Order: sequence, then structure tokens, then C-alpha cells
Amino acid sequence: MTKVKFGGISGEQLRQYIERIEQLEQEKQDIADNIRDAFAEAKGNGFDVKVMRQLIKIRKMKPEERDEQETVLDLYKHALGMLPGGGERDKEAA
Amino acid sequence: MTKVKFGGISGEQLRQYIERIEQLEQEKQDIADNIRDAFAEAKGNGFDVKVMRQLIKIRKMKPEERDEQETVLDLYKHALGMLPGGGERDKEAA
Amino acid sequence: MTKVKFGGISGEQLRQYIERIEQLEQEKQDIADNIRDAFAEAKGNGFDVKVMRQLIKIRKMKPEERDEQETVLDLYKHALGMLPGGGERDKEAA
Amino acid sequence: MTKVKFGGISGEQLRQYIERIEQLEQEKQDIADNIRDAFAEAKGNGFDVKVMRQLIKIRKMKPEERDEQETVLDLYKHALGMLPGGGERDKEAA
DNA sequence: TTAAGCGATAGTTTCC
DNA sequence: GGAAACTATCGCTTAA
Repeated sequence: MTKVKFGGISGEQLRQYIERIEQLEQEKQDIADNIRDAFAEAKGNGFDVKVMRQLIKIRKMKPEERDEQETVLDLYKHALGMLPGGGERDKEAA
Repeated sequence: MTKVKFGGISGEQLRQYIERIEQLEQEKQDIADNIRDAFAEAKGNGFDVKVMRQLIKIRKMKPEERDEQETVLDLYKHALGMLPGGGERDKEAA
Repeated sequence: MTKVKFGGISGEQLRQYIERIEQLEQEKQDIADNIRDAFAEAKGNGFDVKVMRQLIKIRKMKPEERDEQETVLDLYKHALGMLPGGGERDKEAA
Repeated sequence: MTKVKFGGISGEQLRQYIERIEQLEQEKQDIADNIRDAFAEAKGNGFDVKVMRQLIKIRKMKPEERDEQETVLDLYKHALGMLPGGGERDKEAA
């Protein structure tokens, strides 16, 4: 028989899947390296990498979920008195 | 009213959760500091910190390693015909 | 040359360090579990865990670094025209 | 002016970095999707995805595993006097 | 030679 | 449970 079966599975087919996925993961890693290089280059030109990441994250969010997030956060800040107008003015207890 | 509500949430209850979690995180950080001190002390006595970390990792991996990696490695070898006894037996494929 | 000790007393001392650190890491893990439970309980009472995490992170930041962070983020938003009054004045300059 | 500066940063340059990184992240995500599809297809052909992941991880670990873990394990055994050659060399601790 | 910045890497945490 | 992001550590290079 051509395809040797072990436990009902084809070793050859398994090998093909594995190698294909490993190839894809290699490509993914290469791109990840490119991203890292881009950040490094930006950093070398004086940009703040951490802030850039925040920016990208914000741009990726849909406007509605971004607004929702901010609304709830403000709500909680008020509830903890971390914002003016939240009743108790308890800014820094630490 | 006793419990001041902001947008339907209880500020006091929220505050209690937040402060409790912050307290726990502080304790966790203290222990992390102790761990760092222990490594520093070991280093001061001539031990190699990097090797110690690898050591601890290996010791931690041991139980799961036996339950997962070795078992899967056997499966793998069978599937690829790398082990004797993997012949033509029809075992159940998970 | 690294001063690695082999055998005898040094091995025993190494073992003591390892076990002490493993004990500390166990305690750290226990506290991490408690934190997870606290979040789960809060969630069960209707709080938004994700927002709570943001809140705690904000409270953990020093006021100066929090301001700095927000300032730079706003600056970048303006530079990308993501805010009114920012890039609208000269969106396609290059 | 050519490069619009906001607080000393170049908006145009920032935009280029951001968009380039977002492009790269999109490509990375596409490949991640391909990987997911490959796993799904394999699953459809009767393979166990979880086992496949462990397999790939093991194959990836192999080179470093031999260079690190086994070496460190030997070091460990030496340090605890579990192997010959770990004599009684007890050097001065700094 | 040492201290300090910087880049690489491993561990931790968070999101899906 | 797996993938991604953030953080801390480690080693290397450079300059004093």
C-alpha cells in the first residue's frame, strides 16, 4: 500500500500538513521581524514606540466600541471619585 | 442614599473590589521582589542565575512533560513510522 | 571563569536556593489565583473586568507619567489628523 | 513647509510608519488565517489539531532543546553530585 | 575595568 | 487554550 496508515491516519498526509503549517509560520515570523524592524527604525527617528502601539490599537478599534469603552471608563472613574463631578473628590489616596 | 450609584453601578462596591485587587497585587509584587532577592543572594554566593532559572523551568516542566510531550512524541514517531510496532495496527484516531 | 560549584555543600546550598524560590513562586501563583477569583466575582456582580483592569492600571501610574503619556498620545493623534484641530490644517503636506 | 511638525515630530513620517506597520500586520493576520484554515482542513480529514500543535512545538524545540535543556540538565546533575566528574572542587565564593 | 545604554530574549499577562 | 502584547532580565557593546 502506498499510504501507510497508523491508527487510521496517514503519516504522509500528516507530514504534509505539518510542513505546510511550519512554512506558513516561518512566513509569519518573517513579517513579525519586519514589524519589529519598522518600530526600531521609528524609534531611531525619535518616535515613541509605546505610544505608536497605542495609536495603532485605537485605529483598529471600531468607533462605537471605542466610545463604549471610554464611556464605561469615565463612568467607573466617576464612581471612584477619580474625576471632578464624581461626587467624592478623592483623587489621590495613595 | 447610602450607596451612591453612578449609572447603575455601586461606587462603593467597585471601590472595594479595586482596593482588594490592588492589595493582592501588592502582595504579589512583594513576593516577586523576594524572588529577585533570592536570585541575587545566590549570585553573590557564586551561583549562575541563568542556569538556576533553566533548572527551575525544567523541574516545573517535568510533570506536564511526561503527560504531554513524551506521549505525543510517541504518537508522532508512530505516525511517521519511526518506531517499531507501529506497523499496521488499527488503533483509534483521536 | 565562572565560579560554578560542583558537589558537596555547594550542591546542597543550590538545592536550598532552588526550593526556596520554588516555594515563593508557588505563593505568588496562589495570590495570582486570588486576583483571578476577585475579578470573576466582580464580573458576577455586573462589573466590566476589562474596564476595571484599565482603571487599576491608571491608578498605578504616577501622575506625571500618566500626563506625559496622554500628552504624547494627543500629540500623535494631532499629527495623524485623528483629532479636530490637529492634522486638518495640513493633512497632505508631503 | 514640507514636513508638518507637531511638537517637534513629523506628522507625515509618523503616518508612513503607522501605515507601513498596519500593512505588515494585515499581512501577518492573513497568514495567521491561512494557518487556521490549514488546521481546520486537517481536522476535517480526521487529524487531531491539538496533537498537531504539540507536534509542531516539539519539532521547533528540538534544536534548542538539545543545546539548552540537556546541557543544563547535565550541569544540574553535576551540581547535585549525581554524576561522576563532579568532584569536590569548592572554589572561593566572591 | 566597570558602568551604562541598547538590543535580544524569556516570562508574564491579556485578549480572543 | 492559544496567540499577541507588555514587562523584566540578560548579555553585549561603548565610553569613560
